[in-house]
Amino acid sequence: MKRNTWQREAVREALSSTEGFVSAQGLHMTLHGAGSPIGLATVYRALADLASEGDADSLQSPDGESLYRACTTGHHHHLICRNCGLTVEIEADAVEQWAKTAAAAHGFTQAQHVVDVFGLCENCTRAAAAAE
Amino acid sequence: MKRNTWQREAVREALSSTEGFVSAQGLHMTLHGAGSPIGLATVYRALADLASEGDADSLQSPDGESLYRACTTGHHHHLICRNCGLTVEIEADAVEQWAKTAAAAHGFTQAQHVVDVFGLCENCTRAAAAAE
DNA sequence: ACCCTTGTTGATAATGATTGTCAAAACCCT
DNA sequence: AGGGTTTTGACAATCATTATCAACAAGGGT
Ligand SMILES: [Zn+2]
Ligand SMILES: [Zn+2]
Ligand SMILES: [Zn+2]
Ligand SMILES: [Zn+2]
Repeated sequence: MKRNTWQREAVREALSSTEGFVSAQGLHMTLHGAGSPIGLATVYRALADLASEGDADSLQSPDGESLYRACTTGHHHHLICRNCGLTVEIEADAVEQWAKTAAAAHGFTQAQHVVDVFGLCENCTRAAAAAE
Repeated sequence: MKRNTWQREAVREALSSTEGFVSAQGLHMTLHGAGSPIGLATVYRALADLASEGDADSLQSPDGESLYRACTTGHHHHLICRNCGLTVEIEADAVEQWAKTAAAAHGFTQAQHVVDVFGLCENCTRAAAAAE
């Protein structure tokens, strides 16, 4: 049976009140900064649980860290600013269908997909142009 | 100036003669098995170079390892068996268009995308079912 | 062919994220 | 409240990757 602890709630709330993706380490630091004595291993476990229950979205940063984000609802993908971390959720029914059929067409089962777009958001694009 | 060493060639060839994606560690083991005394750090460096020169394709496995593959030509995506590493290249014009328009619609520039499908290939699916 | 400058190698240590351990603490049902 | 069971958290262990740095070798000039 799955029990309710203040730790899990703390992680869930810290995650929801975070804009964009965070690493487990990052969330742990945030929580500590707010005075919580929660342990690092617990943050890892809570995030893994949230992700496997579909309450959190996870992806791997380009340098191999696992990043998490509170999942609003349903399955979706992300448009991420590689400079400031701003994240926009994007729907992609077409992509879902494509992934499913592409996997099936080659006999693959238990298909999961990684679909994310990285770029520079409007602000960062302007900033980059100005710094030119 | 960039020099030519047998090590770099060895990595390039080992990579080309590999079906699917390999990790640096995996390639190093392969080379050792073939009698090469090449060092692990060198394999990492060579793969990173190949990737940055566009001669190799790199992606991150779901558990955070960096995987490499000899890059054939052109832009494409992959259907990867998470058990045996078998890789199938898949084209996806629809996805390319979607990625482009989704980024533009939110003011993002310099968009790149990560689109990969992981699953169990036909053989591994059968094997998994048999082991049940 | 020889030398010299400089990029490259590789054994090993260091890093850093993530996971395993396990006794103590917390939960929850009765 | 009591007790079986789950969860926690400090700490050790793992594991991929990167940094070190002295020894080495490629290749341009002589
Ligand atoms: Zn931005
Ligand atoms: Zn999807
Ligand atoms: Zn397979
Ligand atoms: Zn593409």
